[in-house]
Amino acid sequence: MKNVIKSVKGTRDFYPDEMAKRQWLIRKLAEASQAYGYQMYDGPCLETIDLYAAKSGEELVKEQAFVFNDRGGDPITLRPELTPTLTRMVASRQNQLTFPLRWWSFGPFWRYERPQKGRTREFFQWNIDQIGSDSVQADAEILAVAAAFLKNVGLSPDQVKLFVNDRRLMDAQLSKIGIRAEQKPAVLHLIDRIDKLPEDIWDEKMLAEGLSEAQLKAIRALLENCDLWRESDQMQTLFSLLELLEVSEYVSYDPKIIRGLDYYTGTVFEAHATNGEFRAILGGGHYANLVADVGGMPLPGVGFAMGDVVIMLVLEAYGLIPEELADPETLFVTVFSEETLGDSLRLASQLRQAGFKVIQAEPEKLAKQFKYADRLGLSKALVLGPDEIANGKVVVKDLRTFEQFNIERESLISHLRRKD
RNA sequence: GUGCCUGUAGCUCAAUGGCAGAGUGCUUCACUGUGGAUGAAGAUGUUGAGGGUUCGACCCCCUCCAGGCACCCCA
Repeated sequence: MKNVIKSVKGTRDFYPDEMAKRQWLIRKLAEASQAYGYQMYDGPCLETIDLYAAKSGEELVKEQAFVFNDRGGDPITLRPELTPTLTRMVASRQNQLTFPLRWWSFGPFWRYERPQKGRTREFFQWNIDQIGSDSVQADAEILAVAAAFLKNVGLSPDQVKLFVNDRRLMDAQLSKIGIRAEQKPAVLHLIDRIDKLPEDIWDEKMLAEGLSEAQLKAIRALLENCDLWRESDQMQTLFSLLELLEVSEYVSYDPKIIRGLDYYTGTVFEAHATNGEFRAILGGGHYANLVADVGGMPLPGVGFAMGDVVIMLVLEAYGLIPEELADPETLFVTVFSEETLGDSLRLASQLRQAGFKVIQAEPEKLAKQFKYADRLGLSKALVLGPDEIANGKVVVKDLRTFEQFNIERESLISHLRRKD
């Protein structure tokens, strides 16, 4: 491979095989979204940098966004996430929209990061939000959509789980231990990272935040307590609703779930492979007043985002991505010779007018034609040789079973339709 | 952005300073009205890029690029 111009770092080419997988993924998450009545929307991929100045984690924009000047010299950002766009869209039509809003989206995003497994610079993301409801039921519903998706792609509760926590609960618990308000952000951030850091280093960092040994011990105990949710009315309600929604097998409580983004104010959750092998598959939570930050009236909401990279790695690992190289419904019309090309072209044309997808071969050895069709993963080929043309027939060959038979040309279309 | 590891045929990998190879895949043929198998023949590389050391570099050194692991952050 000489002198092929390289692609941009951290981007991926989607050859037809990969594109078919992406389309499959979109179909699956669309089904989950639509089953709960969510509507699809999208915003622009280019935004002003001001949109992100409002919120969305300082580092995300300052360090990780692609920013460049347009020809007029104004700074433009390739969107690193969708939530600010969503809140702008909601804020600017706040009086016309019917709440609660149930919206979902799928599109490309960019982050200027060091690529590694499960993380690229250009990726696709499923976003889904319910805006305008502050109820626990809304939180439960969003979790149910996530669970429906996981189930829909064939992941079992043994393989993948949604781990849930509540920021209010954690806040109250930290207060109980005597953690001061100004210490909380750093402490919560460390709780979020406890599984990543070695025990002694984690302890060290906690103590560096001004915690006493007793407080450290209390927090460690807190993080072991998988029944902590029982101390929160909201969590209790949430879990009983999840039971009624019949998705509770996909959901577990985990006091270590905090989430990095600071706009979450209530329920927070992440989906992980239970073997701990992959990055978070999806993450989200409840926010109290995002819309107000871009100049609208305060509106609560709950939602999550799922990147395409990690979920595909997980699905690949569990062998859950179907092998659909080509559309097997596409018919393959062979050509016997230069002399009969016209007959083949006419047949293909008739089939297309009847609504079939048809690939037309070129006149070369039949063996090559069949090999080509086989590699494309097609399931049905039609042969039109001199004998068939003379008798008004056509050979239908099943490329999977190697069976073939003659059929009257007039009854071909109805035969092909009947098979479906 | 920080640290470490890796980069050889389309793919998976050999060759540790001395002629760049194997498996698989690919092309052609056996099979001039038929693709899964078998057999035969054949093609394939600026060894990621550029520079340096050396009589000689896939191998050692430097820089860059790309990928991977950890951190950071997060989908």
